[in-house]
Amino acid sequence: MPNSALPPTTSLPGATVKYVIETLSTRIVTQEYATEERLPSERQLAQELGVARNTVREALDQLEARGMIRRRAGSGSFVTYDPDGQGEALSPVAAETGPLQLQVMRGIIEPEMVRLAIVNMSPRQIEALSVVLSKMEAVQTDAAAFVRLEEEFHRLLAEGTGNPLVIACYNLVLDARRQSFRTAMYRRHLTPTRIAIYQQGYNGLFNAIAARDIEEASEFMKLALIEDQRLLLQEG
Amino acid sequence: MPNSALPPTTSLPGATVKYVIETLSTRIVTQEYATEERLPSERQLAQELGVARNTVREALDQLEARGMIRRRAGSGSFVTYDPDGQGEALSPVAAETGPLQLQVMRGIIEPEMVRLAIVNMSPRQIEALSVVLSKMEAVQTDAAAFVRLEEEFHRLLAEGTGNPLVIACYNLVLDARRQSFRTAMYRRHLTPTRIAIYQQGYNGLFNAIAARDIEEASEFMKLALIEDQRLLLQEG
DNA sequence: GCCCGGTTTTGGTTTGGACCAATTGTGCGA
DNA sequence: TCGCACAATTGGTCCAAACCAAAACCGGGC
Repeated sequence: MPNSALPPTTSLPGATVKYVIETLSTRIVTQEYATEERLPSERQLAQELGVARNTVREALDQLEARGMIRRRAGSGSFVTYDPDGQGEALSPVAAETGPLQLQVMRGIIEPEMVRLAIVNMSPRQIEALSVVLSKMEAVQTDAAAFVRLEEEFHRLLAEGTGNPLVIACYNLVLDARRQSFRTAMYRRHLTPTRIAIYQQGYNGLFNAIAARDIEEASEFMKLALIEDQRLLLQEG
Repeated sequence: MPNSALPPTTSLPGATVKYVIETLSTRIVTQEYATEERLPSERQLAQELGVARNTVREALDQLEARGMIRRRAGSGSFVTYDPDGQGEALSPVAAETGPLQLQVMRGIIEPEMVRLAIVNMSPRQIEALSVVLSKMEAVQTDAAAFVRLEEEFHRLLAEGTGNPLVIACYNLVLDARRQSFRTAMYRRHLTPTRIAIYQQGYNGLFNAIAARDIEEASEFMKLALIEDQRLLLQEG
């Protein structure tokens, strides 16, 4: 049962392309479609997701623009995204942002971002969030995978605000976060025990979001930040 | 002979969108469609050029990406290209950020930014701030000049945080703000009376900063935002 | 004169279909 | 076995149509 996402039966207008993008990008980030692998043909994807081929193409256009896939006429579409992305060029800001500075900015934007997301997210977007959440809950020991899923979760939240400025700003934050994990490597402290703690936190966060409980969700977001802070301080 | 492009009679495949782009961009550059002017509706263009509306939209997508036009649903597509080249290329995010969305993001980041700035600013940076402030207080009626000085004031505050991430994010905010003033033109409501009100606010803000009074400064920042909001709403 | 509600216009999204061009795969014949 | 032509597959382009939502427009009623 590879199709864990919502079938677009309720078919909210104007959300179909985003739904396809979120579905596919999640699959890529979670390596359901592995790096270098060929993903299903456009016609197949269209049928599986229950949308027109044009819609799939629109989504693939954007994924290609993000550099996640590469397309060759007559051949297929291939995943270029590399989770261990040693090669990608990070923004210069990310390079000069320290872990603490990152934490400060996250503390500013994330609690408010959740508030906005709760107000603006469509049921379909929440469903996409739940898909990522369930994948996070399946993680036992793979810290790297968990970190990637966390990023996807947060990215979906940012998208959920529907505010281009917020999304753009938060992309900078995510860049810095990726850089931070790469250099500081404090995910070594992400033991199975800690992963379990985080899973509990994200679960609570999601439930608050699904219940549209703004204060509760914002509070969970702050708790996660504090937990991150603790992790950060443990590292010489 | 204004139409120098191929008529699509021979209809080479894969050349139709380019043909439309070239035709329209030529008309825009030659000011056949003047700056700020509304160009024909997509349906009209499709009929005139003998192509499908989809094709016209594809072409308009790219012209919009180039920053030559701006589209508003229900209203039309307008030429933003300025032959006198004053229009520096704005970031794409700025273009798609609405005034209200800008205000939301400012509400998130500015009050916290002031807090950080107060803690981190050096006496020299505060001195720089006071210089800008005095220039602002000298303004009587020149709304444009006042807006530019406001931007400088805020930029100094962002710099004052010493946090590269915050600075980078706030640069996006400032881009959007500049764009907002360019399109919405709500600085027309910036009458001398209102300028005086703002001057008073900035004066209080600066004094709070100089006194390192965090709560007071953050409060002044919020007040300025509320005042902006009021200005925004007055614009029918 | 002004406001308010319905109507029209305009861009935005999605569908489904047709055809083209590049690539891959296959099977037949030399 | 090798090679070439044909067929199938895949992405690329374009078209026609339908419906939605935001904006603008317009006319009657106060």
